[in-house]
Amino acid sequence: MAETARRSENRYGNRPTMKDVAARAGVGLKTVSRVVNGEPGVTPDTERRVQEAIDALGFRRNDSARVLRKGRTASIGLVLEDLADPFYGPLSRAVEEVARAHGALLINGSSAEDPDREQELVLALCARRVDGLVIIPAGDDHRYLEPEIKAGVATVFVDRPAGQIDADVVLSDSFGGARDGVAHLIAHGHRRIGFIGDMPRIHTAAERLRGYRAAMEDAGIPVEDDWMSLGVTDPQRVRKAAEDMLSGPSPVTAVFAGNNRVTVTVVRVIAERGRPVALVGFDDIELADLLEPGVTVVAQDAATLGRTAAERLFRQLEGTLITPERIELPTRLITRGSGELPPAD
Amino acid sequence: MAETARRSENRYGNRPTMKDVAARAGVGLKTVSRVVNGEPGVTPDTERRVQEAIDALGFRRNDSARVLRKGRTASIGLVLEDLADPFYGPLSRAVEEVARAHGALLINGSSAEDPDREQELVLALCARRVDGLVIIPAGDDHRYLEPEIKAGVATVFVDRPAGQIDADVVLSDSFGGARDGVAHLIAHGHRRIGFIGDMPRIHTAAERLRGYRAAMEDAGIPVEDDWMSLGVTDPQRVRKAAEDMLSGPSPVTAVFAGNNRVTVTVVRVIAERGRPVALVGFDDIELADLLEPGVTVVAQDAATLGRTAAERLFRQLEGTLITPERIELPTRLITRGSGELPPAD
DNA sequence: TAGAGCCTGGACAACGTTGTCAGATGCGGG
DNA sequence: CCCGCATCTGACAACGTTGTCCAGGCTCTA
Repeated sequence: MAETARRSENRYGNRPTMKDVAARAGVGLKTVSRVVNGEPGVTPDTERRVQEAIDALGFRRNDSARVLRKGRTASIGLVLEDLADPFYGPLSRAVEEVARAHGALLINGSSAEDPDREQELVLALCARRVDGLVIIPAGDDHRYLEPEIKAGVATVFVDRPAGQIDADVVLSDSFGGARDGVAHLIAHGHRRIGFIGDMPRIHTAAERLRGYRAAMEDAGIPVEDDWMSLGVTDPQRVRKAAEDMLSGPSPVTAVFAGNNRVTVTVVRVIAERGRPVALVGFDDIELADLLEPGVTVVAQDAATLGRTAAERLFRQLEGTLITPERIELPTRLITRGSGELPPAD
Repeated sequence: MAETARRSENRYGNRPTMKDVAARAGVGLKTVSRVVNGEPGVTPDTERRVQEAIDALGFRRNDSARVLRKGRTASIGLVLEDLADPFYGPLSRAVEEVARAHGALLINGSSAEDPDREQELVLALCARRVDGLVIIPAGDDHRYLEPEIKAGVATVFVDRPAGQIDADVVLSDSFGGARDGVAHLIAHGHRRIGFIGDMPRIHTAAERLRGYRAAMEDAGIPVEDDWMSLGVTDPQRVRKAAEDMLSGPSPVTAVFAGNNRVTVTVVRVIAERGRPVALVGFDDIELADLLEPGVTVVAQDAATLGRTAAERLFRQLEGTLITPERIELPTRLITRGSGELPPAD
């Protein structure tokens, strides 16, 4: 009776422990441990008795205690910007698949593009002693991670490089992709080309802007300030930026959109105006092929990005990797119509 | 020297513990614990000394040990079908936000619509002693969860009810939504209406089929077998099903698509054929408004679904909830053109 | 100035598991 | 018949933290 009372006061409801199983099976604690972990050295008869006790009590090993003893948690953390963004779904899923293949679980969190929140999340994950971290950084100073990395937390950055520290990073060729996309517009006769992108403090945004400038320079086209809109991200402001660009004193005849969200809004704005405007977007978007005209994009492969990063993470954990590396994945120009429209001058 | 060697052999690299901090600060172990947890009863001077030692050593509390002692992990598990599906991104994000507001982290895993994998995942999460579980079930027998729930793991099912056990569930009104969507087509003059949906063993699929049948029956329209395609999910087979329906001996003039993936494929098929076909889809899809015609959908709010479930989970954890409940969220018909097309007879 | 009461700090056990090591048992061979 | 060896089993410490409890020093009052 007293025993029952004690048990029901347990913090885990009243979960049986190995000790309980051992008592019921009439064996020692360690024997239960051996059965649970499939270790050798237990007679079939003993094993059966233990197994029966386990089933009867509904015992489930407490991995928290196990972690404390073994030091590895078999879990990795993924910090990204926003799980609701269609770009991160496939990436996250790819990381999860790799983790699963290595018997690890995935803890993930969204930074909401806030450096403080990123740090808070990362440190919370470190306190949980995740074995490794895949980070899509929001901030640009990751020195706070140095003690963690030194302590053995495997770390891979994705989509954007780490700031102020030397770490593995897997990213898309934003510069090359943007340059090719803009060059594609130039090849179709455009000279007045607009660029709408995110804040240049975000690495990918800066690289894509650089790609835009490079393509323009290669073609000997001087870029006018009105053609560029940087740091706008919410639909309303993107909309305004696009409208301004398309109706200013020297309106652009084509737009290069710096990411999927911008692309969607620009498509809307163009659709509302009668005149066709050429458009190339960075990142593929669903149903892009069904619009009229189809949306030409510079596609990056989110799943491959995630998979590559996760695989590298586990190679770090195996200890086969020493020096941080920068892996750049190529982008792919998918022509669907909007990028091949001639200037509507 | 020997000390250094011992430390560097630690499983966590060589992470300092509270003991190390205490030694360095020249105080007792418990005092460090007090400082780390902001507990009262430490003089400012002592606190400063401890804080310095913490910073100098780069100490970070080991939450695994903390969990073992306290019994609560401050983490919840989310098991869904596929994180890469655009429907689950916002749902997952919403759950994460609620978790964050309660100071908890989110571990999530994809079942890939495989009941065994779902169970494996759920039990792995239970072994980690997550405080609660949000589950989008793949299987239809969840008796394996009974001991866990009894042991105090809060559990909420989302999108589909639990099988064989009585548990909280938050879902969209699939039946009503589908019925309204089909009635909408009927109101626009259609009588030969096709239905393409997932396997009826999936609760939502069955409910939507039931809604379809109800609307047809309400209108006194007998349903022909050729008009229904059940259990197809991959694009190729959906495509074939749609084509058959549209070109059989008694071709349908309108299609009701049972979920977002089906809708996308059907939109493609319709776009490829010259003749317009009316379409209403379950689940909203991005850019649906920009297609020609816009795609009329029965929208459900994934974020609200996730938020509601997570809030209920935490109320369970607070102990204010006793009886499992079924919460049904309304759907919303969004007319954009495709559902208002007249029959093309 | 002694005693009561408060505040700070530390020793110790406990959480549930695994690694180490030694004891018990059984079996075969000398 | 006993010894040695192999096999199976269990006692115990340790992982890093937190809760309990007590000691010592201080202040305040009578």
